[in-house]
Amino acid sequence: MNSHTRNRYFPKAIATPDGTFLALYSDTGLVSLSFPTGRSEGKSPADAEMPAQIRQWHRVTVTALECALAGRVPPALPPLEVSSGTDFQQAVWRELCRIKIGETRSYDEIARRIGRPNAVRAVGGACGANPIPVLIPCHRVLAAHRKIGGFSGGMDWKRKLLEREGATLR
DNA sequence: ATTAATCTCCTAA
DNA sequence: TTAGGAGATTAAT
Repeated sequence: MNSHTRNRYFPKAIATPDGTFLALYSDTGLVSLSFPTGRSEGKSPADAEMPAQIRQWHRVTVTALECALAGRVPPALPPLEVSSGTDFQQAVWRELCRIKIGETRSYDEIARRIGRPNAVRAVGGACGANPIPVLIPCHRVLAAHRKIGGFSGGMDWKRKLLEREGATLR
């Protein structure tokens, strides 16, 4: 990044069969992805006003999201700009990215894998703070004994995503 | 420095 | 099945 990087953010809507998501980019990558809000969000600037780099990342994101929503492995991901998170949160998010499609893990298990076996409650908090849901698969984390657990994006989404990936609950 | 709020988990009733 | 507390982390007061 050069010296006169004026943090500029570019929102881009992504229409899917499940509704319109909203991606937000900075000059370093994808910053956040929001679930459909229901309201009209025609806040995407014209392509001509966006840097070519970001337009390219966006194409990758669109494909990745479509694949993820279909329960398939995305061919590629855009750069995930997660520097807004604390070290702890980033450690959790990195761990989430290692869970493969169809697999699930418990909050307790994530806690141990990042070397904080007692930070179980905090792992839940970090999952809820995940700025890029779906692509960073926070929905693959279940409560103990494979109970569904919670989801700030709405439990219907969590169930839907897990179902499409062929994960088993109880 | 304190408090309140989390996508938890285990125990006991 | 429900009630309550321990516990780590974070944002807000």
